[in-house]
Amino acid sequence: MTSVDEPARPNGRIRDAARTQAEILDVATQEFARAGYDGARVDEIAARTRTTKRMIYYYFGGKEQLFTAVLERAYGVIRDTEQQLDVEHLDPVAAIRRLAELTFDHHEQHPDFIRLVSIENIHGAEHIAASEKLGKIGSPALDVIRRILASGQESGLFTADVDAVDLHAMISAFCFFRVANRHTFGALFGRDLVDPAQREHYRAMLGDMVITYLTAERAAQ
Amino acid sequence: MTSVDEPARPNGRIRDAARTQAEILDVATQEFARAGYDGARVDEIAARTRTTKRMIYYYFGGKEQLFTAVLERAYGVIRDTEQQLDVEHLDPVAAIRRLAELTFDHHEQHPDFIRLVSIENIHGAEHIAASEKLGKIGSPALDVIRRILASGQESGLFTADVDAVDLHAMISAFCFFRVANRHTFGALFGRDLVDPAQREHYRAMLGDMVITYLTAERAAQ
DNA sequence: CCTAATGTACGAACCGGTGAGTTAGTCATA
DNA sequence: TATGACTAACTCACCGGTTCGTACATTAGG
Repeated sequence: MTSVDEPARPNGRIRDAARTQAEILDVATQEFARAGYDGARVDEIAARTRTTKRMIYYYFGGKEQLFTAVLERAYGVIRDTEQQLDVEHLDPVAAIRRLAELTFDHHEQHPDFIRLVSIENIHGAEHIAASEKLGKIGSPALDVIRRILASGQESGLFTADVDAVDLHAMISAFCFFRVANRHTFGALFGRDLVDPAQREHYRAMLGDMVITYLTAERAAQ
Repeated sequence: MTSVDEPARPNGRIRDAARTQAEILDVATQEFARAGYDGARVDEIAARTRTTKRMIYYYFGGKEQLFTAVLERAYGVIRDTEQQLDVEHLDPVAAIRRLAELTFDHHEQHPDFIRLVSIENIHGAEHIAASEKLGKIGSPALDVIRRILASGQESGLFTADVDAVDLHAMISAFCFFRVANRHTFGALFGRDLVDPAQREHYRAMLGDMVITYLTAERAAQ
């Protein structure tokens, strides 16, 4: 019979640098998201991988660099997802609503990423600042917003003076808050913002909010 | 000449339990907001007060309870501020806008509080759950919203199906995100959401967003 | 004189990090 | 294809500083 404690080796290799590093990053992502930067334990990350703490230092250098690597990969996933956005065949109103909905979905599907961003903000975004990759990662979603907005403004559908970065902030704020602050909000107001039964309600609310803001005639300034 | 290292004793008392506790809470608020729960150091808090670590344990019991006490006081300040809200003499549209602006101002003026809330969410709001005070603290602002909303809906100014808690979430999301995520947002998009020169712009944006959402005629559902 | 308030000193576990040695995989060469 | 040299990948054992928490002594003040 086959030994029970012999670990599975999916690709047949006992030594596999890429797989070991990926496994460390997976577990580290969970651990940092669970407990925050200082609350996370390097020993705990090591214990939950098939490798040892020594390897974490071998590949990443230290806890700080490991967290940076976790952030880099998490932001990379976001960018890759955003690059597959396909909304520009829609009319501007439908395109913006769809983009908001996809942003909404993405936040809901990646609570660990939201937590990492919260944690990084607690630390003043110092790891992003220290990362070469993250400095020039860009935002495909922002480019999409920029183009839709220009098109909608040109055709007179949208209010003229709305900025793409501001609109992105508005959409992100709603999506982010709903996930990031669900615990305190739930405890204080007795309402779970991530209750599946309320999902469609909040998704529609976001779309309505953005579209009414974009299409309203604003008082002359 | 007077000894330089003799600390000032403003009220003449050397032993003053209330002042000692308040001083511990002040410093602990800064330290927890600076570094997060696990990043905060009890020794550091003690060093920055005129008392010793022993007194922190004497009065609060431990680090966990100290953080809970910090949260309780911070939320208490919010509630007291909200209780002084005076917007209901305005017409519903102006009242909601004014309320949103005051929420905006309050978030901007209390970044430490925002950080504490972020930290508490990282930890699943477990300290709020453990606190008797915080369970029943209520929210005067929410009561105000509820009344203005009802009045505006009755007079047909506001869309009928908007809920007070949802509106409060919408306003808070914008205000919270702007302060809480300013570091990552700034690093990634090169825009400081808390730049004083942009303050009026974002304040107006929030008001416009809320009012256009509330007064739009929504498509029949 | 009694007790709440405070100071001192220290313990014990924890935790990030490392020194030193070992093995698996690869590749050049005969 | 057999072999031996070489390096990346990995294991094991350990260290030293840090950090929460506390036992015990002391003092201010009513």
